[in-house]
Amino acid sequence: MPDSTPYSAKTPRVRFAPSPTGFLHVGSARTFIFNWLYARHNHGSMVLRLDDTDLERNTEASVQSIFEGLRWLGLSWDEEYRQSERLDLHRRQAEAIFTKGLAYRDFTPAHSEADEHSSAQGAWLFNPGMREISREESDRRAASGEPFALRYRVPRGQGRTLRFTDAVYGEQSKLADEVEDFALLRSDGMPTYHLASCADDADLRISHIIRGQDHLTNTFKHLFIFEGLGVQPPQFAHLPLLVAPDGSKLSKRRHGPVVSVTTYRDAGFLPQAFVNFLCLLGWSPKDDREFLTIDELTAAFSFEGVNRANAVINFTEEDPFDPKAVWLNAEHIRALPVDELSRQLQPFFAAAGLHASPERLLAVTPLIRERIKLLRDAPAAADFFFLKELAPYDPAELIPQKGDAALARRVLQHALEVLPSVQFDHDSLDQALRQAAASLGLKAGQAFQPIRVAVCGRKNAPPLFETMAVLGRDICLARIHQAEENLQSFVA
RNA sequence: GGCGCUAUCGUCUAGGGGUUAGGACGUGAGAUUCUCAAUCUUAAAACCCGGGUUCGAUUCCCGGUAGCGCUACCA
Repeated sequence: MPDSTPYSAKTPRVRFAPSPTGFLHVGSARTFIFNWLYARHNHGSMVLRLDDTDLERNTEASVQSIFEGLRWLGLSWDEEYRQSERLDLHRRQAEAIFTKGLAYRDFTPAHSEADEHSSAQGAWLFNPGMREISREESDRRAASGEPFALRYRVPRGQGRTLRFTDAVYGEQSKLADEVEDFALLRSDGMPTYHLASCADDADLRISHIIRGQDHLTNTFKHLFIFEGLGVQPPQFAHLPLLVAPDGSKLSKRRHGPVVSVTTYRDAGFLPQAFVNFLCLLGWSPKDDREFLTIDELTAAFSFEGVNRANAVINFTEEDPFDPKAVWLNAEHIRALPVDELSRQLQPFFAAAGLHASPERLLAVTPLIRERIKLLRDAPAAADFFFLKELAPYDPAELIPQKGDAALARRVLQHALEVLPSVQFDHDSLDQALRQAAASLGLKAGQAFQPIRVAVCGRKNAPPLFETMAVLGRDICLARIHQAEENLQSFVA
């Protein structure tokens, strides 16, 4: 085999090969990420290949959606291909396998869904009579226009065992006699997934195939194809599957948008947090780290860390996001420099219909960054910084726990007296308002609630002094004044 | 049905012939604080079942069970 192992074992070439039949889903994203991490960790290269040989189900919208998802992840690839543009290669390779006598034409009409040959007794291995058709008869029938599928002629009755070593699952073996004569070409001349995938992997000199565990047993067929092609098969690494809480495979149809990458993006996940989360599903750095940056993940990644059991991604009808993903996102939000976070937040305010100037948002960001878990939480947490008029609130909120309306009014009135002459920075406000509380004979907590609600329109808000400093004197005075009036009419 | 893969707290996982079976999320309690968060402390929470090997198995082996995958002219 002179041209086997055409690649250098030193620099891996990996590929991510999605088929564009829907949006990019989280399982695919994780496969992509693991490929990327392996390539980058080993200074290899990464190929993106669209496996679009299923004309019936492929859509351009889906292609765009996959790119959209991948771009958001921010992990780049080095080369890009579409299988639909490589059909000549696939047919040539099928032809080559056929010429070597390793495949045969099967003139049996394609099965309909209703046909159940496998569910009966024993597995289907081939269509009787078709393997043995002579080359002459086969050529004659093909020439006459009779449609056929091209099948691999799996060697039978030789007691042959197929073997490969999976980087994750270890030694794998299977009797050749148990592998069915799988199709290489469909009767419409299109290559099947198995053929197209292997022909391209060989042609693109892929060194490591890293993909979902659902392909583990298909690998034996692929071994035959590589053999038929006369090349050394690549290394294989199968990844455990991501499954729904009930253990079923994640499906676009059954689980809907919760399995789409763009759903995470739109909810305000940081891509690095999303990547971090996905990596922890089925892989572990084995040193108790949970929060890892992309660089740390790259440095730590290896197949030894990959688990073999399927991983449940925890979501419910009410809460589409795994709590750990949300927690990690909050961690990554807090790890982001304030100006960067502020920039990331900007579009979410725009989407919420709030006009947040970059300067103002920059000042507000440190006040909310420990209070949000998703970027989309920000507008609700900080709306009062950007609203001219506070949304109406219940004046009863102004009244502290152990107090009454009269007390709340006294606090507000006192604040109105004091604030005009106070500098609006944290320390000055701190001093002035604590003094005010003391002079009224109140505890800080009691005195601050009316002011907080007056200024923010709600009980739960960022720390009072910073908040007031950012809002500025005019707005604070106006809102406190307004609150005082509200309370007046509330009491009356 | 056949073949293959898998099995540690609710979830993600570490570990491994003798351990108080570790960490994280989530949950409960407490501390701190001007509220909410954040932070800190703390509690509850797991080795699928049966046999074997062994002085000793959760760990190794076999069987069972369960889950998943493949069994298509889908990928």
